[in-house]
Amino acid sequence: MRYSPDHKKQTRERIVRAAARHVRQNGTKGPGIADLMGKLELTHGGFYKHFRNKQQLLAEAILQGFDETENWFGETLGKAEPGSELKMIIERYLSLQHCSDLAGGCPVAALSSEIARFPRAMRVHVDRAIRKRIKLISNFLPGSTDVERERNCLVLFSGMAGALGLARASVDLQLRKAILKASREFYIRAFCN
Amino acid sequence: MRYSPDHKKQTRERIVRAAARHVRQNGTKGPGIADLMGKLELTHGGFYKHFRNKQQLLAEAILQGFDETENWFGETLGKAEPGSELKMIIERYLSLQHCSDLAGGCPVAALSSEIARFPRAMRVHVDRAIRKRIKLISNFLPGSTDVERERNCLVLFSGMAGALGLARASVDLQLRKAILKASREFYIRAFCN
DNA sequence: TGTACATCAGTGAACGCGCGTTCACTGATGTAC
DNA sequence: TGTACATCAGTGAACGCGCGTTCACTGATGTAC
Repeated sequence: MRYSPDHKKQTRERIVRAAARHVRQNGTKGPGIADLMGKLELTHGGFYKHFRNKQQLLAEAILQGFDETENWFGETLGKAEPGSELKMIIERYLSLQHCSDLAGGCPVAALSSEIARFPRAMRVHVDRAIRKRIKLISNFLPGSTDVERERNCLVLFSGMAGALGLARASVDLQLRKAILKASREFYIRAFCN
Repeated sequence: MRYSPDHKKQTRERIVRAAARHVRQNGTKGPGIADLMGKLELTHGGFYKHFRNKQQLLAEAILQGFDETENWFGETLGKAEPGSELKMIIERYLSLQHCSDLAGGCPVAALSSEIARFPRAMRVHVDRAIRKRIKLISNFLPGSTDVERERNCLVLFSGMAGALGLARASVDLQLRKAILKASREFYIRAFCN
């Protein structure tokens, strides 16, 4: 059957968005294309009308994840009272809610150890996304030069991703909460004011 | 052919040690049992004389990884001049060498995002290993009570694992070094003296 | 306005490969006599 | 001391399943005439 002119584009975007969630939730190896297309009430065969292969989708899905998280940051920055932007971001990033929301959360926390094993071509895009994030946030960090602020930003984001990752690895809700709370308080003390 | 009395035990240990490296290097999904046994010049069929299934080996391999890292910490603590133990651990954990040595490094950094997707039964063991690490190291952290030192220890280790994870995800050697250096300096300043 | 044809997003059967798992077998050594 | 038998770590062919990928097909709509 034939569809409206931008129907294909819309379907493609639906696939990428769903894949961005699917990948963060399940990792890059688990049940894949058929599962994903099924969730969108499509069949696996049609996948190749949109993407060369799984690899290509993975790359786009991960960048989509970064975009979503960037928007998430942008929103938070916009809503925060001037002066408390960074505190808001730290609290949101290290919230129990973000911790529970693997599928909609930061791709660094959800996939870091897998990204390290990706082919170089994909990691180049990830590098770029990380630098973009640094540019977006580093102005809110303390430091007397750009370089110093960027360094602090690297420390903060890698540290928070690690905390989130460890919290998610833990089965014990008490330990999980302890990790999040301790990190929240620590990074706010270290980087806010 | 029949073997010396403890030959089987030795083979089993060789498999676990090799798997501990293999898993940190390649993740838990990639080329598996046949590959691993091949490296030990054994054939895949024999695997099931030692383990019920792959899952069981994975669990043991990850704990082996924790043990190795614990020893590594113990050694460092032993060799360090009194007062500089924590600094030594931070420098070693965030060294370029550790960053390059995925297979022999800390399993939290190498596998965190995969561990979160493991079955509960395995994560319980990981929790225990993490608590053990906290007990081992937290006395070297600042804080006026045990609870406070343990909190700081959680922050430090999750933060360092995140930094190592992000550094490994990056393709750009400059960025990688920047992440490691910034984090090293930051955590030493924050937690030493 | 009506008819024949082209288009192409999506379908679903089929294929191939890799990997975990099973199983009948091997054969060197230990044990019983 | 020699012979028959039992043991069991390790072998390698085979199986089954899941998943990525391919491909001939469908059928509603757009276009040409």
